[in-house]
Amino acid sequence: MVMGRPRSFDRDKALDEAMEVFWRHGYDGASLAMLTKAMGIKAPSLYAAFGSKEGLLKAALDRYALRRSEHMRYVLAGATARDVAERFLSSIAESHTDPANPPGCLLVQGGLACGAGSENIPFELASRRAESETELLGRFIQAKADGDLPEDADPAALARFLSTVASGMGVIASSGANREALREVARVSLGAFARSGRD
Amino acid sequence: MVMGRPRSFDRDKALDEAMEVFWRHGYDGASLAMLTKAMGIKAPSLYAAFGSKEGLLKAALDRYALRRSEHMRYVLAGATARDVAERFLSSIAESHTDPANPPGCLLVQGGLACGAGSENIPFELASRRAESETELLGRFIQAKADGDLPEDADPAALARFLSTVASGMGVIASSGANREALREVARVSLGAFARSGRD
DNA sequence: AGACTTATCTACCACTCGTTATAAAAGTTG
DNA sequence: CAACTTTTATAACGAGTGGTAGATAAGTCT
Repeated sequence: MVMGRPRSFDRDKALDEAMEVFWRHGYDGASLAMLTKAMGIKAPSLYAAFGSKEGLLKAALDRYALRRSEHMRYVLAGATARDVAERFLSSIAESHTDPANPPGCLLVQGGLACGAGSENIPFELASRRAESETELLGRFIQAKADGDLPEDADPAALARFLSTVASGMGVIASSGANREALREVARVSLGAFARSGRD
Repeated sequence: MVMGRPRSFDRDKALDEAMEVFWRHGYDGASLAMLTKAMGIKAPSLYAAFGSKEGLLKAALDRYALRRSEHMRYVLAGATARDVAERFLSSIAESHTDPANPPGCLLVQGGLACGAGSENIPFELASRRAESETELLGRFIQAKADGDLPEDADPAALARFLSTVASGMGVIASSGANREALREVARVSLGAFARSGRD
């Protein structure tokens, strides 16, 4: 057991609150005042636990990745490539409009562009977005080996397409598109997917 | 002719520089210091000409819309709905990776989420994004009347799909996707588009 | 109990933010 | 030229930024 005064706040609970602030306001837009208020702690506690504002974001992103990994496990378990794509887009339509969270995707809302001193934040977010695309790619390569995708299909292009649509859904969700609208986008996107290897 | 001391800078030239700063750093990330330096003017001149930082952004957005309107005129002149979609996505693949500009789309990079005091910026950008979707919608309704789209096609869903893919392309372009990658996304998306009315 | 270790609080740091008052400069008009 | 109008540059405003000393509180260890 560790010595010293025990921390008086729940680290994960505090991270959830921080996550929501970053999600709603972006990295630059999320001030320390907002963050500490939402987390219910004072600045020195925050810095002791997470090192810096950027460290806090990364911790929140780790936690976000934890949530997403459950979704992705379900998605990748789809029987066919088409099934995987459908699960992927559907789960995004739901999660990006889940009233329990701010609309859209933290990895998009967090900050595509940042100010001086936060230049690496967009890179950080981009590399996290790339993770699920890589998972899809692996699954589609497998699907092709299974004969589940046609010979001339391009797994990388398909994975990138789905990842791009997912980011786009994040954008429109954050500007107010509702769940049904996202489902419609998913449906149209799947049409594109089915034809993928045939022209 | 107007009286008084004439302004010593070119308004449009200055707006182009401001546009680039907003594009690269987002609204919150673009500081007055960055903006005035890039524009080659001092703060009071900026405020005299544009009223506020937000006013400057809107003027830059107007100028951005001017550029885009030329593209959209070409896009909407496509002979068929499919042709329009192809022109739309192709022109975006090119413009979002034009080395003369920051990568991606100003309307996406500008700020999906903002801090306290800039809450209306995301709305402003969203409403500008909605404009081209509305133009596509009008064109697809026409296409349906022309018998160019099947009876059961949903023009609104198609327009939203294209608009969503465009936003997604903005996201991936801003994180380093190159022109060829965007073209591939456009190609796969068109496959989905062609099937749109058939399931 | 007392030594030790870590967390928390108050208060503050230097700095940057967007914005503006003031006055000098540069033109046009009579 | 002098009166007038507008833009320019200097310099500063109050508020807020991310981050941190220093002291105190709250635990565990011997």
